Amino acid sequence: MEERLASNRERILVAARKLVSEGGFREAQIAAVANEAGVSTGTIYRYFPSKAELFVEVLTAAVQYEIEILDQIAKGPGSARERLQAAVASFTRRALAGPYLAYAFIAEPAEPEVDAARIRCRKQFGDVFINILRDGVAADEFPEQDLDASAACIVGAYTEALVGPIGPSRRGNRNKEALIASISRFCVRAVSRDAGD
Amino acid sequence: MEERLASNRERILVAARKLVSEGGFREAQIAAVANEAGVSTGTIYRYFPSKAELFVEVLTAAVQYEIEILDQIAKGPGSARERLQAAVASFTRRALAGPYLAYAFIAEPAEPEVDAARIRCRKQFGDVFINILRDGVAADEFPEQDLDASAACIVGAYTEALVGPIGPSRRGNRNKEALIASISRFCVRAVSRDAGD
DNA sequence: CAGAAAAGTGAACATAAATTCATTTCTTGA
DNA sequence: TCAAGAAATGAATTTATGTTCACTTTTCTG
Repeated sequence: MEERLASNRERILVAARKLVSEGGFREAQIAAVANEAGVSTGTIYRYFPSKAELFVEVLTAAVQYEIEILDQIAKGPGSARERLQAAVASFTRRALAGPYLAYAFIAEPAEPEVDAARIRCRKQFGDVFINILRDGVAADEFPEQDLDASAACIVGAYTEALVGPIGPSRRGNRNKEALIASISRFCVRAVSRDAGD
Repeated sequence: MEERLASNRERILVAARKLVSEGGFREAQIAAVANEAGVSTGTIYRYFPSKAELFVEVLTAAVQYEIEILDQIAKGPGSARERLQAAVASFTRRALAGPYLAYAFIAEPAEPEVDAARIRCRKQFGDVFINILRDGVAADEFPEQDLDASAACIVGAYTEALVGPIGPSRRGNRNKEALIASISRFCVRAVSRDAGD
C-alpha cells in the first residue's frame, strides 16, 4: 500500500520536526526520530538517503510554509508600514504558539549541508522583507536605507527576541501579545522616519 | 616553572579561540586545539577539566572583553542616542575587523554547558543596551517601550547582519564602514521617535 | 494459496571525537 | 649529580551516533 509509504514518510518528517523543535538538532538523532515515529532506524534510510537530507527537508518544508504566508502579506494590500508590521507580527505569533520553526531556524546543525540550507532560508526571509522595504522607499513612506542590511536586521531582531534570553522559554509567561506588539513596533520604527504613534 | 604553566594555559585558550573563529565550534576538536597550541591532547586536560569548560572560558573571556568596552560607552558622556549608535558601531566594527567573537557568539555548540554560557552572554549584552535605553526613555529622548524586547532586538539585529547571509563572508567585499553605519542607524531609529537625519 | 517482491527490522558495524593513563621527559632542591 | 615529584605525551579506550545489511514480515499477483 502506497498510502502507508507516504504516511510513513510523513510520520518521519513530523517526528523529526518535533524533536528539533523541542531540543534542537542536538536531540534529534536518527534513533530518537525512529523511536518517535514508531519505526526502526533502518526504515528511515529507506525513505531518506541520509540524516542530513532528512533535516534539510524538515527545515525547508517548515520555512517554505512560513515564506508563503509572509509573501501573501508582502504582496497584499496596505501601506508598506502596515504590511511590515503584519508580517513580523504574523511570524512571531505563530512562532510563539509553537516555537517549532524558530528553534530549527536558529540552531546550528552539525551537518554542513543542513547549515547551508539554513543560510539559504534566512536569505529567503530577508528577501520577503526587502520587497516590502523597497515598496516603502519607493512610495516615500520609508527613508532611503540599505535594504539588505535592514532586512537582515529585521530577521535577526525578531529571531533573537523569540529564542534569545528574552524568549518565552526562558522567562515566566509574559504576555505573548504584548511581546508580539513590542517586536513588530521595534521593526517598523527601525525602518521608518518616525515612530508613528 | 610556573611561567610555563600560565603560558601553556594561555596558548590553549588562544588556540581554541582561533579555531572557533575560523571554523566555528565544529572545527574545534580537542585534537585540533592541541595541535594548534603545540601541546598534546593530554596536556589540555591538565589545564581544563573538559572540552565544555575550556570553551565556556573561551566564550566568556571574549564576551567579557566586549562587554567592558560597551559598558564604557554606555556609561560615558553623550545623549542616549549617541551612546547607542556608538556602542553598536563599536561592536560591529570590531566584529568585522576579525569576526572572532561574532561567530563564537552565534554558533550553537555541541555541549549544553557551552550553550548555556552563550545564552548568559547574550543576556549580558542585552543588559548593556537596556541601560542606555532606560536613560533615553527617562530623558524623553526615546519613546516608552519594552526595554527587554528592544534590547534583545538590537542584539539580534546586529548579530544577524554580521554573520547572516549579508555578512562579509558571504558576499563580496562590500564597504565595511557603510555596513556599520547601516546597522547602527537601523538600531537607533528602531528605538527612537524619529529617524533624526 | 504459493511464491515473489517489497517493506521493515535492529543488531552489528563504522566513524569520529572526547577522555584516560601508563610511560617518558623535565624541573628542582639537597 | 641524582632522586623525587611534576608535567607532558599520545596511543588506547570509551562513548556517541550515523549507517548498513542479513533476515523477518507484509503485501501483491498469477
